[in-house]
Amino acid sequence: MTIEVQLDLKSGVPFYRQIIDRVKSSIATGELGPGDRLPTVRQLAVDLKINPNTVSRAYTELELTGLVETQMGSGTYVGQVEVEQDDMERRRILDQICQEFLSRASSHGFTLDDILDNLQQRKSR
Amino acid sequence: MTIEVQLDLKSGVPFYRQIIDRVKSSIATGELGPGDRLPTVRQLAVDLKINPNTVSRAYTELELTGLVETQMGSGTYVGQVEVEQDDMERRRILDQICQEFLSRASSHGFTLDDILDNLQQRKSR
Amino acid sequence: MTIEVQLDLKSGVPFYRQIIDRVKSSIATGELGPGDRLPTVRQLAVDLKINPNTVSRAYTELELTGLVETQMGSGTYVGQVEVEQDDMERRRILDQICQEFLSRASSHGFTLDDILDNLQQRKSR
Amino acid sequence: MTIEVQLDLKSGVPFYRQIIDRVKSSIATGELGPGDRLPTVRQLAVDLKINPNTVSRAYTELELTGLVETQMGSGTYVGQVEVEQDDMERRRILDQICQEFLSRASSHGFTLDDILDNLQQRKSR
DNA sequence: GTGGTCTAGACCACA
DNA sequence: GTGGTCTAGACCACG
Repeated sequence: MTIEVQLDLKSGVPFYRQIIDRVKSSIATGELGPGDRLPTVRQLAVDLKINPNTVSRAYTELELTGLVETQMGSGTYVGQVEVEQDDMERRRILDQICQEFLSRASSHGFTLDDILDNLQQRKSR
Repeated sequence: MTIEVQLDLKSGVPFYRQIIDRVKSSIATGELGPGDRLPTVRQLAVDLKINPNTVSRAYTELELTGLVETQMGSGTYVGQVEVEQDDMERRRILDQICQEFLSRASSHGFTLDDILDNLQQRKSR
Repeated sequence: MTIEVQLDLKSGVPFYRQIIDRVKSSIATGELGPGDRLPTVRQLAVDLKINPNTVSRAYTELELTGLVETQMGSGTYVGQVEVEQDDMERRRILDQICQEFLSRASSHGFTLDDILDNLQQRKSR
Repeated sequence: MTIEVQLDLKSGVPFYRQIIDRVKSSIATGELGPGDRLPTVRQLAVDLKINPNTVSRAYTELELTGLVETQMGSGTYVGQVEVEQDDMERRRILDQICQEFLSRASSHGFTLDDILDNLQQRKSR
């Protein structure tokens, strides 16, 4: 299983950032799990029609944050997710980022239902 | 009636683009209508704690697309032309912010299910 | 106060890594403190006679790890150091990295005294 | 008599360079003398869990500098020429590993004083 | 084949 | 002026 990445050329979001976001959200949805291999740097560069360095930069940042692991000469793989912290703290953080997210979405005129629809679709992929 | 803009400092989306998106969305949802006045460049720059040039750039781009009109010495106003934000555009934006949201949540070890639970609870409140 | 960086061309250690190490160790010795400004990307590139991208890469990684903060259009600054964890855990970690360090040094024929001399010199700088 | 090589996976120093440095140091300190046999390429590769090509490369470079001699089908031996590792070279290596050590410690929030305390204690033991 | 490092140089965002 | 993004292309380390 691997992922398909699509760049939004009009969004103004840096390509490498879009790749990072795509990988991270794939991990969140379970689309990618520990041990899964990411597309090779060169292959993804070809697919997206961008420079390999840009893909490499995205992968490097993902590795620095511990989400993926790189094996030289072999490829890049999703790392073991280590989740810790006490439950209360986790709930608080989740509440906070959800709140900020809703705030941002509503400033664009989206409702909670719009959001739930969008997220649900990602689940069934 | 005027709008309140909030910048997401961490999203990686350029400030001027966030401002543009915010104004566009406001017009699309009717929050802003023809003739409504936008905040002055200076005022918005102060509020957002960013460089006036950045606001200016956003306004300039909005003017180029005909969405707003600047009257020298008076201010910037929403144009008379009713511009419907097409569905594709709205969907693109929703997709983008949902993806960035998932990405951020994933960095904290949350899954899509964690998020859906949290958001569902807000719905029933 | 700023720092002086010297590259070891023969070591085989990547330039960007050497810069990172230099900044980090400067923070450890107190040579650099919170709020201190790092050399600009371009200036350091000129000083070291390397490409600005290489310096930029080092600074980017330092920012990702939270050690420095970048203010667009202004420069790069040493961040606030946040140290937490309980004392026992910290002692354990320090012991471990000291042990590994001594092991590596001794494999090169260096004694504890050699090391202490070298480190003491850094203190008086 | 042969030597034991330990790789520092996180230092960023290329494996082949670490091997070279290790051998050089061993010769300089007398740990290895003229005629002593180095581990075979294959054996060392297995021990270090790295690619034989990497070991081979290190040995090749050592041979080019005349420090070791390879006898086809027999093995690799420390050369007859007594090569003193000059002081500058030793100092460079010590500086490098001390800097990397400080860098790593700094990432964990430790200061030079923390380290000196820890090392001093080991001295009095 | 894989990823990693570095360069030269362009253009953008921001102060 | 500052840093950020991207490209094109070279060369290295490793499997």
